[in-house]
Amino acid sequence: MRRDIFQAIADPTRRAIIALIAVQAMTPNAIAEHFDTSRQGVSKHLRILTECELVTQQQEGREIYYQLQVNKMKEIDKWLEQFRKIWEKRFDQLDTLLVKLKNKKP
Amino acid sequence: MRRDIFQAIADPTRRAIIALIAVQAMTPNAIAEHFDTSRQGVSKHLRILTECELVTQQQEGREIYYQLQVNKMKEIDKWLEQFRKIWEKRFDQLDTLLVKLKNKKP
DNA sequence: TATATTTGCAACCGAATGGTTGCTTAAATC
DNA sequence: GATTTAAGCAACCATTCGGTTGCAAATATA
Repeated sequence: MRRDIFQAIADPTRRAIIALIAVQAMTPNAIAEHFDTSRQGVSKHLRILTECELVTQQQEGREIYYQLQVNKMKEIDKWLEQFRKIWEKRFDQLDTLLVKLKNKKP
Repeated sequence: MRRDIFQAIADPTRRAIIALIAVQAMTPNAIAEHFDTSRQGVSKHLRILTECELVTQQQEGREIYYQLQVNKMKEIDKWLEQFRKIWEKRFDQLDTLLVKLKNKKP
């Protein structure tokens, strides 16, 4: 049972859940209302998100509010960093080329 | 057969392949040498990466070089954008709080 | 031309995934 | 105290996934 953040965001429903509770913490029932799947289906997704610490629970009476740990998302950002350097370099090279072409004009 | 970039980066081997060919285009054989899996295993991953346009092929004789389309990675960056706003806001709020606490000192 | 090399494709297999239904537990309400 | 509501847990099921082996096609080399 692999359980990392990249596997967590692989599923489109899970991404939608993440976006939903990013705004404000919600209960499983409230979340399920936004989707076609059953409450249990949503609960399964929430368990996966909880296991990789993307989401935390907060009990309030018999309701459990699920909250996004937005800081965890930075892990993706961190992984992207290596490629960001590359795509910016590529862009710079293109930019340099364009400048060169411009300067050649009489 | 879902095939989007988020599913593509879900697998750790695929992430490693992406990082590998980000530096320079490589053939399946050359890539496979870096991993425990067979060449066919790597080829399967490359097919998935190609299907979601993260990678393009370039034939050179009987060899096929696989190249990362680093621009495609921006899609992840774009998705992250919405959360980046949130985590920066949260940080600002924390920052404001800290400043307030500091100013309360006599 | 015969042989070796590089690759893709198809079939197969065990494990994981996403979803369902049914049940239990615990809190709120009557 | 009985009933309703919110939620977790377990079992099940079809599909997908990651990996393998075997084979065919195409290019390079002897």
